Amino acid sequence: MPPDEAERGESTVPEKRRAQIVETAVRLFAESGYHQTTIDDIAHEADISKGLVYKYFKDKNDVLFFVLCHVLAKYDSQGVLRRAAATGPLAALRTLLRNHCEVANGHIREVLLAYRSTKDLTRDQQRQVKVIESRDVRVIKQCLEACIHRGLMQPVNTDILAYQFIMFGQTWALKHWAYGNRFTVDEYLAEGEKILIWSLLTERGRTELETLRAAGGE
Amino acid sequence: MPPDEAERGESTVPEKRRAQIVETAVRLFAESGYHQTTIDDIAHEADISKGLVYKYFKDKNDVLFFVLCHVLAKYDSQGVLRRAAATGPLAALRTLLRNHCEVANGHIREVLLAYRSTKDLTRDQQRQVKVIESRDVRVIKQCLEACIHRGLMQPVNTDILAYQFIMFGQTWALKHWAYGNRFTVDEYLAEGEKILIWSLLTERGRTELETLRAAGGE
Amino acid sequence: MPPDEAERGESTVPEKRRAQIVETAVRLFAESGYHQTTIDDIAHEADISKGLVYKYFKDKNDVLFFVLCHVLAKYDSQGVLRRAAATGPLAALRTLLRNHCEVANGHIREVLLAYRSTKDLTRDQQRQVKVIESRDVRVIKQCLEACIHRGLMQPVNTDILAYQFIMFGQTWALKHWAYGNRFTVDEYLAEGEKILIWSLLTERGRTELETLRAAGGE
Amino acid sequence: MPPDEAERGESTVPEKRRAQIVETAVRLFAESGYHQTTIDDIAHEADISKGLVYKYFKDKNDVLFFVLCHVLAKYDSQGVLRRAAATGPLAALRTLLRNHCEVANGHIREVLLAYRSTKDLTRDQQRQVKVIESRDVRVIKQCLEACIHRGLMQPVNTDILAYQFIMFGQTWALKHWAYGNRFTVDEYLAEGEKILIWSLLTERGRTELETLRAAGGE
DNA sequence: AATGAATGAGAATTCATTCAT
DNA sequence: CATGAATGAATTCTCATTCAT
Repeated sequence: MPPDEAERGESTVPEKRRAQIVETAVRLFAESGYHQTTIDDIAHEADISKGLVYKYFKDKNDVLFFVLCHVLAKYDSQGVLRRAAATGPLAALRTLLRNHCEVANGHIREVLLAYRSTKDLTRDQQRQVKVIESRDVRVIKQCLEACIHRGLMQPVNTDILAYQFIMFGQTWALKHWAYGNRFTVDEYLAEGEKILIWSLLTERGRTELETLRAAGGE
Repeated sequence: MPPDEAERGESTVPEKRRAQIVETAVRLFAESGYHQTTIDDIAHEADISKGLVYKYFKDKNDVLFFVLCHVLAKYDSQGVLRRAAATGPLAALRTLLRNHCEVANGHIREVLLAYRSTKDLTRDQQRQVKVIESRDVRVIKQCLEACIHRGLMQPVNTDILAYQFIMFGQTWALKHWAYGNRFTVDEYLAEGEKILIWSLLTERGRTELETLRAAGGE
Repeated sequence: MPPDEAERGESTVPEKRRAQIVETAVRLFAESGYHQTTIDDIAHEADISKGLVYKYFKDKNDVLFFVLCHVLAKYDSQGVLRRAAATGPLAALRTLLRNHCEVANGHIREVLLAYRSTKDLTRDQQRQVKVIESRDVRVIKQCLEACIHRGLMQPVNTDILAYQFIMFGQTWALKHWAYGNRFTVDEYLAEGEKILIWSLLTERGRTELETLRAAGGE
Repeated sequence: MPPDEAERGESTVPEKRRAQIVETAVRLFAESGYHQTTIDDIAHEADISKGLVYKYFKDKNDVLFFVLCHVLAKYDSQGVLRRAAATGPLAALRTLLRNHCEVANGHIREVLLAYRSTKDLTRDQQRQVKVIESRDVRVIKQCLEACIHRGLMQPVNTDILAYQFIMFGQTWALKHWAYGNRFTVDEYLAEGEKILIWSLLTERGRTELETLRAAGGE
């Protein structure tokens, strides 16, 4: 049961505890890694006792699972998609790419954590995490298909390209040690738009993109 | 002392031992992860005693370091670059992309291992590993710059694009659980050429690419 | 303060709670053992809170003590002795043996529990439990002595034989895994009468036993 | 793989370690019980490290299993049976009863341990332990049947009586707190012979028993 | 009277590392 | 060179017990 954290405001006491523990764990796992962080560390940092962690989570692995769900929940693709109805698929695509870069930029260590630690989940938990990521990909894919269908983008394999969108954001986090000081996220994002959007657009698509940019105040 | 494995033929006995241990460790780490694999496991699988591992490696971490170096050494960018002198930068670029995809495809678990375990290295070892990857990026970057300089490719941030080349191959491994059954590496590679090369080429570049493809027997 | 449960009818609320907890604990301890059963288990099964258990019992050990007392109280030797005045010691002896077998048969797991867990009591509690068992033995011993005194039974060490009576019933429970499917309690009891009573009787005793059996409708 | 400890002389180093650990564990378990004894206690008493225990035993439960096997192996029924061929079943029966009483007397706490701790074994280990005890019962049963067949003993249910033989010895240990100071094992044994052997013999059986006693120097 | 959240001492178990042979 | 027995620090997880509400 992965938490649908968007829904609630941590109203109940148990939920507040869970959140407290997960947030502490996210930080510690991100800083030092899953194996290097002990339950003791988490309890100590969260100012609770070791035993209490086990009241809210089955075991250390369960904590990791919720931590990774928490991290993945940062991407609000569903919201983007909802708004895409109004703005059109090309604008949605830009927003999605920006979204992914911004989330990655704000959670560099968490992205790294996700890459490092998925294998430490149980088979079943891994499956659930993948389901969440797949939802994301599907949203991007739908936008791409809409763009192609409307003649804005040249035909491409949308499965593959959708993952490149995902990866472009995550690459910012994964290769941050190399990028970090050479340019900003905004420059990175602009380049991403060029490579993954602009250069694949048709003439009509490019015209529309110009309009969007003008409207966006760029 | 990172091993420059291209140089030697494992002639000395100690070198053969090292290789034997590293290769076993690569397999076990890739299968089960660094932390899940014990020195016992490695020794047992390599048909030697636990103590002997410590004759050739300072500690378990040291084994991991050599394992990751071994994995990274699979990419033979230097060779590609050498040959690029003859074929031109655009052909080299294609070869590099193919190379990365093929290596990733042949070493999916090893790529995953590298992502999972770099953080387990010491600060200094991490630096060394990054140096190796940086060499790779630089090669790609040089090719890109050559292409742009010769008017084959539109101007782009070569730092960023170079990493996209690297990541495109690694993405095949990282997202293999999703791609795996939907298309082959060759289809994936073709799409990569379209996104990362073709669509960024100038008219002149596209013409040259056609020529290359024709010569390549496609 | 071992409860003399024969006296009261659990009239007061506290007493009802105690009984409720003890009965639940008897079942759980018997099923899974003292150490394997947690206070949580007991509270949960008794539909009360963990904390309440500590209102009625000093600690987990105290629960065990009352549980074992409860189990031992199943043997109503006192009643048998009272009635023995009318029926004579030989009939009482038969009743006692039957009684022990029947109780054991109806409470196999509880008998096993008593054997497993007495050592987990405090020194003092152990003493009290032994006192209860000793009362039982004394009753049998008195019957045996009466029989011998009246010339119904050959002289034997009544201490030793009395314990054989006790053990004969408990053996049914202790070795039930072996006996279980081979014969019924009644067959077992009949054999016990032969070994522990009949074969030790004098001629006069045997004559009287025949009379009792005839009267008993056998 | 229950150890057939009669066979070997603890020649190999590992076997000596196992024996050392088992013997320490027998003592500690017998003194304080299985759950009260920690692996640390065992290691400390055996003058080895905690970790080493796990080199020789899978887990704490495994130690218990070998401990109980060790305890059960004390009864040398097989040997008795072998010698019974020469002495006849009645003499064997007496020896068996004596044997059981003596072993019980020499290992009071171990007998208690067996009763307390069998339930802590895995289902499968329990089965194996029962198999060992069953072998013992079968030996007694065969002697009883031989006695009856030769007209030395009255017909009885040999299954039930055989277990009474077993239990008679164990009762000495189980009820030692009550018997202990009142009479010696020898007195206890003499009474056992009277109840479980003499009183069930035929005239011929009693005559033979007298002969045996005379020969035995009593 | 009743609750159940919180505690923390304690136990089992693992495994990298050492070292005598 | 090679072994593998031995170590013990480190960690996870459990659960009896307390106590504020």
